[in-house]
Amino acid sequence: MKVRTRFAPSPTGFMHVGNLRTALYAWLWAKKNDGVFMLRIEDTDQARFVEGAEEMVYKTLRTAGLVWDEGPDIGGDYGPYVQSERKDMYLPYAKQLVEMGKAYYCFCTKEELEERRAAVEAEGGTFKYDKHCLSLSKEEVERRLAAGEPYVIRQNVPTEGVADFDDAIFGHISVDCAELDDMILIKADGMPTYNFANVIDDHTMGITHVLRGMEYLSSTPKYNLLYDAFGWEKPTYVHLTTIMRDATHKLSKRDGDATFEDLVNLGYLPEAIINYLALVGWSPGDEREFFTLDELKEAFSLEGLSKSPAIFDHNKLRWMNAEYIRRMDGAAYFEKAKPWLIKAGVGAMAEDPANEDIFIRILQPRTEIFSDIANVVDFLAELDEGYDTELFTNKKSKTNPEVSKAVLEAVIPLLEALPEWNETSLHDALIGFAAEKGMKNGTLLWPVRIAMSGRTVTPGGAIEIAALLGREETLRRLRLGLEKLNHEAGDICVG
RNA sequence: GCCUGGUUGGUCUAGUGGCCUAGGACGCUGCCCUCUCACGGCGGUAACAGGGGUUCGACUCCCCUACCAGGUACCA
Repeated sequence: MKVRTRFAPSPTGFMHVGNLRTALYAWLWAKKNDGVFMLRIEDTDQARFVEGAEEMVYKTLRTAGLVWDEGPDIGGDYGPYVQSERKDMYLPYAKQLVEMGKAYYCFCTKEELEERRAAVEAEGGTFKYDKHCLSLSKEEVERRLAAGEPYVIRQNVPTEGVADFDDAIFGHISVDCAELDDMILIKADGMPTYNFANVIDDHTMGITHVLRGMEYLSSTPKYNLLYDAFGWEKPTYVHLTTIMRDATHKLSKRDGDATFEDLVNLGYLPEAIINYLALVGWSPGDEREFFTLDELKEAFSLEGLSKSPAIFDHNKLRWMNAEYIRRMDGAAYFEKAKPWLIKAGVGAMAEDPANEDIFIRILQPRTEIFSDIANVVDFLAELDEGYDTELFTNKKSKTNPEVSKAVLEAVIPLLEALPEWNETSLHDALIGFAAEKGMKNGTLLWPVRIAMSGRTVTPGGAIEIAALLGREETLRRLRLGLEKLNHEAGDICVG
């Protein structure tokens, strides 16, 4: 039988990474088996409908590369793919269950139930619907229905015996029917509950493997009572563990955890996010860690899925993203980096073709996520002239304000006289000068770099920075540095 | 509370009774490279939740305890 999986989000907000991972695994399993990956929107709770949420699902799945074969936007043989549009399909099935005695009409109001629930819980008990309406006579039910009284349809769970099923990850799960509540199948507004719609949809849409969150594990035995009642074949269940923020809280948008979109906006590469996510709760069984979607498709297996929840490690994601960036082709990296360079105020510099190679060399190994770029190159756009001359002192380079002053005094005319301004000429002049004077390269280059950047840590060295800044700006900054040093020396004399 | 699961270093994990004096990766860290910071190279650090069994032998099987999560909605 052809494998068919589905991703069935409810359009209630953003796509957090846990959801995305569920979609990824469902996609992988379908694709690995040359099957069909289907998208279904579960909007049975109209009170929670969020405008635009459906679009967000599409957008996320697309940028993640998880293309669906059937869905609301593209259709398919099992449509419609939006639950609210399938509304009329559910009631007949529910009625069928009523006829079989596996379900019944219930006229208890929400308010009544809440009252009873509160009363039981106040005494420390667990409320369970008492099958009150199950004892209603057929005639009374007919009469109240005819009178237009609001009703729900509840599942009639046996009071004895066990309900069970086999999960691909957790094995055999069984629970006493006595523990189970008569869940509502059809709500008073005529919509099915998630529980019921799922059973009907998964069956009528030919789903063979249900991959979904752990939160459904303990209620799945109850669903299977329904499958049994209809005589339907059950799908293979694969309950996925939750992705946690820390040991006790799961990842959630509400608590400020990053969504997929947030991560992309921060400069994470979708491929890196997907790669990382695949490894949160799944292991290929060997020691590989880098996978393209195609490679994941090959390697994916249900056996590699973990039984315990996993904490989302931003650190490792960051590392993996950096690793992806370093492996990029230089030109591709530059294309990606450009918008961030423009944002950082060095757009003009980045436009100069002569600078592309320099930017790639100094930035690519230093970029972990693209949003890092701004803070790394901002000094190129504008020098913070108030920097402390203490920066000129560096023990390892054997520099201090005095040495630096001498260096700048010598370097300024040297560079003024340079016939050409590029990395090669700068390198030859500067390194040549140091060699000629018998100085350590560091002793010469340290003060130059400090004067050009006003900071001790910079991407690249003095030569690359000078090349980027250009002759005029480089000399302006060097003169300013010298001035600061002179000023300080003066102060010391006077004082 | 009750029910259902889970528990290998700080984190993600490998491990399905002897291959484990527990492997890999992130992190942290030492050294090297070096005009700074990165990158890169070579090292280091750190774990089987606790207690009982079963067995010649338990990380692996069983039981109990602890802790964590999920469920216990006319939410999904």
